[in-house]
Amino acid sequence: MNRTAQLPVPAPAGERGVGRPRSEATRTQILAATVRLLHTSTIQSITIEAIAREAGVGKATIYRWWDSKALVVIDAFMEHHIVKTPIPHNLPPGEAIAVHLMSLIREYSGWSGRIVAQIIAEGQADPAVLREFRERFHYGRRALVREMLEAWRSSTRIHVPPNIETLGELLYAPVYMRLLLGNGPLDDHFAREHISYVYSLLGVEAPDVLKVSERPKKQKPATRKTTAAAR
Amino acid sequence: MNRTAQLPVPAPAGERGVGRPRSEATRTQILAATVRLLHTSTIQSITIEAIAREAGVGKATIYRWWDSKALVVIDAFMEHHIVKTPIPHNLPPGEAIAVHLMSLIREYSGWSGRIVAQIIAEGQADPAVLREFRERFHYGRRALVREMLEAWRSSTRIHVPPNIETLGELLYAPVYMRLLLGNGPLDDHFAREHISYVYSLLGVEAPDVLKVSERPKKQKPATRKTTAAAR
Amino acid sequence: MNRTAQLPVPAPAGERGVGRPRSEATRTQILAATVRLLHTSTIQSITIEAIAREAGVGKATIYRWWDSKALVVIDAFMEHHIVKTPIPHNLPPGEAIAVHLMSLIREYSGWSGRIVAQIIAEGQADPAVLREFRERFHYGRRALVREMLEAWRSSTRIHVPPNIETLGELLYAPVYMRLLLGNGPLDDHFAREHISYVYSLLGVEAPDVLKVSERPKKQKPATRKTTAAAR
Amino acid sequence: MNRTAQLPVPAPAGERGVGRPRSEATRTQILAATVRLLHTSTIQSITIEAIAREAGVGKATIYRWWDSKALVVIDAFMEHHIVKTPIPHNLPPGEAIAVHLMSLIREYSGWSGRIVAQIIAEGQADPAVLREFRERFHYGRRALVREMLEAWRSSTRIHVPPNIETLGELLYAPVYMRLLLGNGPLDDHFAREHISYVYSLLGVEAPDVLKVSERPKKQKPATRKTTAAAR
DNA sequence: AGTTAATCGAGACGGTACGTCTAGTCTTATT
DNA sequence: AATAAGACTAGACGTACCGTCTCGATTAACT
Repeated sequence: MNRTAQLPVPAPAGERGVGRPRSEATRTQILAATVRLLHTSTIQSITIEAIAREAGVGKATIYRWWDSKALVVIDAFMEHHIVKTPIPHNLPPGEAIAVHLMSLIREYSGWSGRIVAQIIAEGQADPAVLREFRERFHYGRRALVREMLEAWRSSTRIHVPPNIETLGELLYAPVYMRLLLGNGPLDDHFAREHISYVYSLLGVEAPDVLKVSERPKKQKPATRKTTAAAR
Repeated sequence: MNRTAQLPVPAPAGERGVGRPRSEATRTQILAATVRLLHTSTIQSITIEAIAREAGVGKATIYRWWDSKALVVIDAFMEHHIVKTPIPHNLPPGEAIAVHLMSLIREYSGWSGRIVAQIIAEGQADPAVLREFRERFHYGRRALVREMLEAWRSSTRIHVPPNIETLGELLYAPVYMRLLLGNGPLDDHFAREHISYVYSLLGVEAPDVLKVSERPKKQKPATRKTTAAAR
Repeated sequence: MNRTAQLPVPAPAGERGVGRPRSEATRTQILAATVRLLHTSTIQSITIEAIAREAGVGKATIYRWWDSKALVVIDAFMEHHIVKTPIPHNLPPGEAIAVHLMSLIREYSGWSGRIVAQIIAEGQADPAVLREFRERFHYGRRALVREMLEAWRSSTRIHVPPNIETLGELLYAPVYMRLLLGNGPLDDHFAREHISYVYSLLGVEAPDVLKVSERPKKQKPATRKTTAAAR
Repeated sequence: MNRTAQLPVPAPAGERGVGRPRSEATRTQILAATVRLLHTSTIQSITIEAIAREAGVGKATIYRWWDSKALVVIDAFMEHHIVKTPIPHNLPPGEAIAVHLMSLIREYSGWSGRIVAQIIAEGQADPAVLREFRERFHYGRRALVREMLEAWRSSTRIHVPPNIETLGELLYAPVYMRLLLGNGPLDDHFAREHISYVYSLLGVEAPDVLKVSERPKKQKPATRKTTAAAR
């Protein structure tokens, strides 16, 4: 039943090449329409009908290729979203992780964050969605982070748990908590405070990223701590 | 417009005693029916109609007193849910926090966890819900935890961040991450590994809770001298 | 059960004078509000709620005194409607009847006609309403017309049916038909044509009313015959 | 907007053959269900929901094809009602008209009369309904009657008005008046009295229909050589 | 070139729930 | 007792989507 056709190849491994092949154009239109709708609506309020209408496509065509609205959204989001949270390879591990965390927080503070949060939300009522999200968004990143952490352990004298994942969660969980619970803003100030605290607990120097230009952007970081709320 | 009437008193809301007063019985029936439905359905799949049907109540009565399904659920959940995550007051702060964390994790690993997760999910598309959730579930607990952390700082030599909340997030965020992302189980093993790692980073001994019987399962509530915490 | 309180006397013949007497002011407000609403809505689209709201009165008060919306309307219409279709007594019977018919047609061509038509419409689903309508609107008029017809028969040589009512129907039915079916307009042209034809069949001269100033009003009577439709 | 699809052909309405064609079965079920309900309820008390339920059909399907409940009823009534008021063609005009009037009165004295009256009632608040009624029920009949009257004028020495419609109204209006106002029964006695009076006014002999067996009750259709008239 | 088989758009269809509205009834305090 | 205010159950309103189902028209690959 699971047929989340994310592959860019039009008609991938259909039983045989019999019959009219799947239309790549149609697939693209659907995903593009979805992304367009995501800019003005929540996933919850988007409907398959609306996507079909916006894409100029029959409803059945969507139902044929995706099991649920959320899975369409995942595909659409992945396809049209250039990943802006790379893990730099030319930096020492401690620096690289800090850079990644910073960019992730910046990413999640905007539109992408809202989408990710809503995908996770949809996942609470549909295990398939949550699984898909983990496989497409999370596990790759997690594996890379794990690698970096291992490298860090080897290169530096840091206090590491028996299961290195535990440290990974310590670094990333607060970000997801703010993303989903809205307890506090996902801003630069949070990023610096969080990262520098964990690094100091680990007994290492604060990474360079935290030292560069203290960007005040549009906010006075001193008083801005508890804006959380509204969203 | 926000009129999530959770008050135990029947009807003080009305300006004066004009007109027929709100029926307390009806309110109770609605919340009870909601809890009943929550045992077999997700919040998303529950409908206002179903609640009204189950409660033997007119739909309009629900719409009159609550702004959304999720707010009914919050009320219902709070009312019919004996809080099982107390923060013990007769223990040293470090121990008390660990006990609380353990019981929270155990709590969230079951039915209550599913409900909380779904409430947060509903909140992703409705700021009012998320706000209500924070105010009713979270802030009380957070304040208590903050107090305990302050007490801990005073009594023990631990490495504490400038903003003590940062430490709070470090302790609690991984729990919410597993609750919502499903990256790993919310079990005893996780609880021990997470807590003992953070405590070791802080430079304090592992708390006693982690040392007791490795397989309590049914959990003997050994530390009973507590006060109802949250809410 | 029938308690269509149309009497102008405040507290009519209540069993005894026990308790608070019926409020005449309230009764008046209700009827006034109803008439006001009748100017912008059909009876069907008016609701008891709307009347209560408009009158600043409790719904129950209306239900206490009237059995149905239509009966309120009948009361309201009778009360606020000065009858403009008198049967002149100083004319010979043939003239008097013609005058009455003319004024009735003119009356029914406007707002009053719409109300009467709608009351009859309500009566199709509620015999009580139709009965009330006949008793309050119709029978009085019919009796008078009968008298006039009898007088006419005595004074003039006209061909009269065994049951004089049969002639009455012949004179009045086409008016009600146009009122209710909308087959043709209820205008002066119709009035003249209809009356003069029946009078000629009866073998009497056309009445004087038909001879006075041929008022063209705003219409060319020659081509206007079949405008009926729209309403 | 007017799309009272009464056509026996399933779906010519659609611009072209795009999309799934309209289901004739569904249309039939809806009309049949409506007729069934009409036997136990007034049009006013019937709801679209009830029709949908009775027909085993989605509400939207009804809304898609009809603009109002009354229009469904008109379609249903026309479709399931074999017209029993033919205008015989093998009789002299005066006789034919009398026969038609008699059968119309008999028809209107029962169930069909109640339905027609209620349709007209619905029409008082909705011009579209009244228009539809006239077009589907009335105009066809009226045209035939007009023809008969013209034929009558040519063949016999009767006193006819300048506009022959005026005579038509004289003959038919009393029937509709009794149907709608309930001033007197719609029975054989009325029929005879009314018709014979008008005929005598016209200076012609009473038609044969009035002379036959005074108590037929079940009515032997002696004059069968007819053609389906109305509609 | 014709056949075959799946895809596509359009949109009808039976359902279900939405959030609103009104019907009548009832409860309270006030007159 | 009658009133206004307004809560209450019940259920219809007309709309929107759901997911499924015909249709006729495409579109390749396989005869």
